[in-house]
This record gives sequence, C-alpha cells and structure tokens, in this order.
Amino acid sequence: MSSSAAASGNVCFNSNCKEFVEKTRKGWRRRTGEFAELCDRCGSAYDDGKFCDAFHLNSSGWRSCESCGKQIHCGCIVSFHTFVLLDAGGIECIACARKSFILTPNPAWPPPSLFLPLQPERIKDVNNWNPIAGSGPVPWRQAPSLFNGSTNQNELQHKAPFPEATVSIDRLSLGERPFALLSDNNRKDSCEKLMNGKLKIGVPGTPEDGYAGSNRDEAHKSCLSAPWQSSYANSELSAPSFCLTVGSASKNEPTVHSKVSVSVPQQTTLSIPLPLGKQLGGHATVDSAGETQVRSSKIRGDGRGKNQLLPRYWPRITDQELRRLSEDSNSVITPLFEKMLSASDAGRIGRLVLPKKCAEAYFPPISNPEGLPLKMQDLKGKEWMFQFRFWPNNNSRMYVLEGVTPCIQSMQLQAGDTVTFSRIEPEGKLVMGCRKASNILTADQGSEACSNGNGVATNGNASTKHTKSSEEVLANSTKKGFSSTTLVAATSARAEIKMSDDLVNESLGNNRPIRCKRKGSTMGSKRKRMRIDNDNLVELKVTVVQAQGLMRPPSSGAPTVIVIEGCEFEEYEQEDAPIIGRPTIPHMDQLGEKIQWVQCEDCFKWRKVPDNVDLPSRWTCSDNSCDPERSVCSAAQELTADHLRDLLPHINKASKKRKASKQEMDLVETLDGLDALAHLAILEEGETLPASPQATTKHPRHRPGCTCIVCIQPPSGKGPKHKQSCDCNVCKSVKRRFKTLMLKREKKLSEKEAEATCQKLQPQSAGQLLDGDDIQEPIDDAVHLSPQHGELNNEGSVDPNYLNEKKSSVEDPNYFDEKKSSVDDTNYLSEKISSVDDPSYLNEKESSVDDPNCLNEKKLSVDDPNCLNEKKSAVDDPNYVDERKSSVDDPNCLNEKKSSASPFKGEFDLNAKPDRDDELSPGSDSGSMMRMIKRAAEQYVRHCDNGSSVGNQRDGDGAGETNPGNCVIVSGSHQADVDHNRPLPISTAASLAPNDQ
DNA sequence: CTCGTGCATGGTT
DNA sequence: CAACCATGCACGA
Repeated sequence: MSSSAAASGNVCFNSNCKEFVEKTRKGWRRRTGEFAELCDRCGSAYDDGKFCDAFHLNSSGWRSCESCGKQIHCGCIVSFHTFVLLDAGGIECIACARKSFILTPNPAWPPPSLFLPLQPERIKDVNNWNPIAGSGPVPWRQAPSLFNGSTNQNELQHKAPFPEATVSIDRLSLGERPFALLSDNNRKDSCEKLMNGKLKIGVPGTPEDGYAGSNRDEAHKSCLSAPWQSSYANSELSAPSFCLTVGSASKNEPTVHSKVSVSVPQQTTLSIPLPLGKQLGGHATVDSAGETQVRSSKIRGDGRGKNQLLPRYWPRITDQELRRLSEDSNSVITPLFEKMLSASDAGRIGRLVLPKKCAEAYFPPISNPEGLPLKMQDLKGKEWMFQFRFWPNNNSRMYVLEGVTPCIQSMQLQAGDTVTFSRIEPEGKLVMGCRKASNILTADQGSEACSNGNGVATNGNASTKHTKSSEEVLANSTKKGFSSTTLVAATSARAEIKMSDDLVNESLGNNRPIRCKRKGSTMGSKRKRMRIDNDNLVELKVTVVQAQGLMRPPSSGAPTVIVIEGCEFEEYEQEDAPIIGRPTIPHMDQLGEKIQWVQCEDCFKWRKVPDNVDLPSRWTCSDNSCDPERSVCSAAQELTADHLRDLLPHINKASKKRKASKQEMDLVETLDGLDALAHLAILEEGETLPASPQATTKHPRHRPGCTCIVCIQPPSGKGPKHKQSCDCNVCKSVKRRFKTLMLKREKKLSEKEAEATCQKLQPQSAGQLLDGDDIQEPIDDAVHLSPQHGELNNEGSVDPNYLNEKKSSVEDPNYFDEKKSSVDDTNYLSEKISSVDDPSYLNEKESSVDDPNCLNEKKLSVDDPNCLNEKKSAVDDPNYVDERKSSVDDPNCLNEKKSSASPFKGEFDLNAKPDRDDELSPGSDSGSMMRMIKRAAEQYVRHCDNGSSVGNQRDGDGAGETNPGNCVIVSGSHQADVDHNRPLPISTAASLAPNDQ
C-alpha cells in the first residue's frame, strides 16, 4: 500500500507528500484516536474528498464504478468503504449501490481499525468469529457447499471474470497494512484501547483510521442513521471477529497458500463465502439500512434461513488455542465451530452429536449413514480417528462423531466443556480443541471489550466481565451436574444470572445483555437438562454479588452519553471508564485510615493498599507500589489468619454452607431421579439442595396410561393443565389412589404408632420445637441438617423403603397438584422463596416430575417456625413424618419408624372409594396462604407457651375447616394431634394429615 | 447381564 | 410449526 509511514509532528501524514508544515490539518482519524495530520494541500484534498487522488497518485487500483463511472481507488484505507464489490466483478460506488440494493457488507473485510496483530488475551471473545460463521459456514473445500447457491471466496476469486476484482480484494483485505505502519507502540496502544473498549470510536464525520477518503462525504451519507460505529454499539458480533481475523491474517501473512488462491490473503482463508449480494468494499460495515456488519451478515444468514449456524456454535477460539494450533507451522487456522458438550456427548457412549449445519458445512459430505473416518488432531498434535456419520432422523439427519471418548477423556472434558473444531490451512487438517467450562473466565479474559462488541467507549469492558462471571459460574455449574434434583437450583441460577446481567446492564446503562442472551439461549435449550447443583448456586450467587462489588466507578468525570439506536452508551475518556477491580476487603487500619486488603493472585497473600486505589482484576504483589516492602510475593503477609477470618465472616459462612451442602451431596450421590428428589424433599431448605454431581437427567420414560404428574401434563407442558377441580378419569383415579393410600396408612399407623408417637415423639418434638437453633435458624445454615443426614448415613444407606415411599408419593399427582397450587401463588413465593428470584421458573417446573415445587414447599414451610415439624417431614410420606420427628432427636426410633414406613410401599388401591374426596382434593386457595401462615404463627406462640407440641390443643380458629383447599383434614380421628390439625401449607398439610392417625 | 448401535421421542428454538 | 438435537431406549451381539 502506498500509504506513508506514520507521520508525526509536523510532517504531513501523506508519505507521498511528507511536507513539513507549521500547522497541520486534521485528516482521517487513525486507530490511535489521533487524526492524520496533513499539510494544507493534502488536508484540502481530504476535505474535498479527493484525498485518494493525492494519496495514491501513482498507485494502481483505480477503478470505475460500474454504474456511474466514477473513479474510485480500491484498497486504500481511506477509500475502501466507498465502494461495493459486485458479484460479477467490478465495483460500484456506494452511492450507486445504495440506489439499487440493500447493501450487504462483506464480512470478509473487517474494519481496518480492528485489523490488529495478535494480542494475547485480546482476541478470544466468543464473538470473535461471529461474522464469519454467522455469515455462513465455510464450505468444505472438497465437498459441495452447504450453500449451494453460493461459492466461497476462493472459488469466487478463481472465477472472477475480472482479475482486478481479486486484486482489489487482495488489497482490501489486507486492511492491516496501514495499521502495520503504525509504530509498535501505537499499535499496542491502539490495541489496548480498542480492546478495552475505551478507544473512542470516531463519530460520524471523523471516522477512524481508514475511513476517510475521497468519498468520505458520500460514505457518510450512506451511513445514514447508523454509522458503522453504531454498529458496534449495537451488535454483539462485530468487533471481536476482526481481532481474530487479524490474528491469523497478520500472523500468516507470509504464508503461501498452496491450496488456496495465492492472491487471496489470509482473511479469505477464513473462508467466508462471499455474500450473495453485493459486497461492500473494505470493512464496509455500513449498509444502507444502517445495519451493522454483523447484523447484516446475520440478516443475510437469516435470509438464507437455515443455512446460518446458530450462535452457540460460533467458534470462540482463543488466541492461546490459536497459537497452540498454529505453533508448529505457518498454517492458517480456520476456526469452524464449537460445541458445548452435552451429557451424552461427554458420556461413555462416545458419540458426539454434531450440529447438523456445522457437520454439513465443515465436514466432508457423506451420503452413507456409515459415514467416513475422519482424522482429527488435538491441540497436542495427537491424531485421532473418529467416525463421522449420521443417523436418519425425522426426514433429516443427525450427525455424530463416533469414538470420541478417548479423545474427550484425554482432554479431560466433561459435559459443559466445549470442543472446538478448526481447520488448518492449507493442509485442511481438522483440529479439535477444547475449552474447559471452568476456564472460560480466564481463557477469555481480556477479550471482553471485544465481546461487548460495541466498540464504543462504553464500560463494556466491565459489563462483559460481569456477564462473564455469571457465565462462568453457570458454565461451572452446568459442567458439574445435571441431576434431576437440582432444578430449583438451576433455575435459581438462571434467575440469578438474568438478574445479575440485568443489574449489570442497568448499572452500566447497557441495555444489551447480549452475551447473556446468547448464553441464555444455549442454556435455554438445556433448561431441563442442565442443572445447577446448589453448591454452584451458592457460588453463583456469591460470584454475582461479588462481581457487583467489583465495579470500580469511573475515576473522574461523567461519561458522555451517546444514544445509538435507542440504546444509551456511556462513553468514557480512556482512563475513566469503570473497570472491574480486584475484590478487596475494605477495612480500617490502626490509624483509622481506610484501607483495603487485596489478595495477590500469585501468592495469595493479602496486602494492604489504600482505600482509594483501584486495583486491576489481576493484582499481584508486584503491583503493590503502595508498600514496596511487600511488593514481592516472598514478603510476609501482614494479616494473621485470625485477622483474616475476622475480615471474612461472610466468606467463612459461605464456605461453611458449601461444606454442609457437600455433605448432603455425598448422601444424595447414590440416589437418583425421583429417589433423589424424594430424599431432597425432606431437606429443609432450598438453599442447601444437594445435587448429584454427575450429569444426567434421568427422567423416567412414561408410558401410555401412566398417570404421573408428567403424563397428566399436556405434551411439552403446554396447554391447559389438569386443575384441582378436574374430575377427569385420570385425576379421579389419582385422587382416589392418594386417598386410599392415606386411609390405609392411617389405619396401620394408628395401631402401630399410637404409643410411640405419644410417648417418644411428642416430648421430643416439643423439645425440638423449643430448640432455638432449629427453629430460629431454619434455612440459613445447612449445617443443622446434618444430624438428620447423619441418621441416614448411620444406617449405611438410605432405607430403600423410605425411598420408595418418597417415590410413590412424589409420583402422586395430588401431591404435585398441591404443590403446584400453593406455588402458583407468586406472591407467596416471593415472600417465601429467597433463593428463587425468578417466578417464571415455576412454569418450567410445574410440568416435570423433577418438579421441585415440592422442594420449595419444603423450604417454604421451613420458613415458618410453626410448621417446623411438618417441614422436617414435609415429604408427603406420613410415615416418614414420624420417622423424621423421632429420628432427628432420637436415633433409637429410627428403625422402628422405618419399618413402619415400609408396609405401604407402592400399594395403591384404586378401587377404594374414600369418602371425602373434597377434603383430600387439594384445593388451591392460594389467597388464604398468608392467612394460614399467620394463624400458624399464632399457634406457634401458643404452642411454645404451652411448652409442648403435643398438647391436645384444638385449633381454635378452625383454620383447617375453613381452608379446605390448603389444609387437609383427613378425619376426625386425627384431631387428637393438634400439630397436624392446624393449618399448614399445603404441602405439609397434605402429607401430614394422614399421619395423624 | 452388559455394551454398542441405531432409531425414536420429545423439549427447545 | 418445523427443524434441531439431547437423550432415551429397544434390540442384538
């Protein structure tokens, strides 16, 4: 390119001029944010839009607009946004193009401003390749393209009727050239700025480097309402893509591409098929519709309908991976796609389901279901042979990669981790990379500004990091397990994430929770499959909260707020943008001065720094300029362990909780599916919901005739559900079944347990009720659950009878209906459920056997001290109620209780005709829930006053009678036990009532 | 009985 | 609503 080396001072930026002038005129904006300084003459030329003439006086590359004949220089940084490549060859100036077409920018040519050299930690964003992938998969070179109608760029160039087109492309695509002219410092600097999102994007009229030119005005006109700058502000996809593009481009500049058109620069080896329509020259991020480059490509992709890859498969290869991949050769790495491993992908079956479009686009075409053996290389260079094949499926195909287990194991991947597929050019070798879910944060750190994609000097840097933190946790969580028992937790996590993202966006004035959305979509598809265990939920919460706390306000000054397409963006001066800071512990030192404790990332020692210091997210002792003595990791830590403990009470607490829930996890590990669910139901609180660490949802397959809650639901949970009052056959039989069970149990229990209940349990229950620890700390601390677990564990295992009981009762639609009815009251939920912030999860849960509503109920009821006993026994197993009551405090009773629980296992008499269907049928008077709770509270007070939980107190208010919907009074005979007679939340009432016998 | 294979099912988008 | 795809499951070895 003929552009000059960077001029400085008073030398005209135009290398062909280099005139020394006293006073320079501003030219186009350069990447550094500065403006090209031009002499008067060149400045005038620039102003007149004739700069190309002056700039490229002796250069080739001038072409005529096919429509108007206007001469346009193709390829220089100041002109290449001013024309459109025509599919048939030739160019059209932007003005003509606008007249006849809606422009589709050429994703192959990113904005020169983003043609950056490889920047460690800078080019790893999820969206790096979005425009590329988003614009359409790269056709397998030896194979028919997925896009029958389109050709890839290589082909196109070979076919180009006008060789010039290729030349032009070449020139254009080497957009980094001008950038290469910058000094290293400048380059670095600008990279930093760009990547940090702090570099101000030029406002219209002062486009960034390379955007000025002879047709500047024209181009700007073409920008209409949405200059490309705004495209970054509004597209999640744009900026980062270029980073990587550049990475490979610049890096591989010298590479000769034997298999690819030699004249085609590396960008084209990214194999972006040329759009079907016209191409904007250069980065051409602007189209007449004001759409962004990426959005445009997306639209274009959408226009081709199914040909577009889903965003979740867009490769987000990291620079590290890229470097590793290309380490040994001069090859060009073409990231193809990636996929987060599902449980089945990571399972032992060894089949990795490939996204159809990706498979068809990037892998060789196969017509035989047997498929082909496909050689693939991992990051270590080790070669693997997989069988790439498909299954016929619904008139379609399902592509799988078989035999991946060894490879996945060698990479130590598990569900939730991501495998990436790339291709090394020119060899065409396939490379399989990976990314651990737990590494997302670190691996992607630094690219966040890119991921934000707006490129505007917003606080995107921070916001994306926030988002990332959520994602990280989510990814972590999803990675760990998908137990069917953790739906609540998972949902909560989602809610949490959503909330956090919203918060972040809100706090940052960022209205685009884009990444969240993307991730959400991924997660969304796994909603009922990927579960987050509670442990992770806790972590998630902590992380999100922490993330919120990490925001460091702008150091000074208010941001400039710009509005782009209705979204407000805060624009900060370079040093002012809010940042994500290192988490610190604010404290007061002996002198009464505010300080903060910060932990070195390397040595984990805590160092003291002044309160007003904003610390980077990565902080090490060497950054401790405030305390030179402790600016090395070898220096001793000031803080004593005790002191630190004092400083970290909440952390301790959190870890304590986690520990507790871990214990529970161990217990539940052996349980599965409904068993686990049933077991979980007895756990008192949602916050400590344990989860099977192993990922798999085992949802029983329901068969015709099955009347479980799932099967009662309409398909997909959509449509009308069976209401409480429903008297369809299914509901009738289910109710009958439930009642029969209850009656049977009443009978037997009344005989067997009358004594035990009265003599053993009651005093202990009373004692327990009065036990402040148990009552007053119902949810917060999982530790108090351990005794119960201890009980169970002491037995060596959970009593299978008990589990079966749980199972059977959980399957009882009445039970679920009850749960649902009470949960339906969102108000109630919002009061009671602290960990589940998103009421919408209810909808999801309702339709599943995994339905954790019952768990919520448990948790809810735990909130109410009055219901404590019931809470503990909230599983609707009446036998278990007593068992639990006694076992909690009296291990000796355990066996007895268990044995009493077992006789009913699985026995249902559907022919029985209970008398009081009405009473047993759980009405859904959610409005009375609060009343009930109030009454329960009153009762509890009275109850405590009496010093006994077993007294024959009658429920004076007759709540049980007045709230038939919420409270189940099984029969008069049970009224001897007031505890069970008083109003209870549905879940417990329903389950406990029969127990009274 | 276990494992692998191929297809079917159903949730999600 | 159709396509996709995660996973279940039948069946045979």
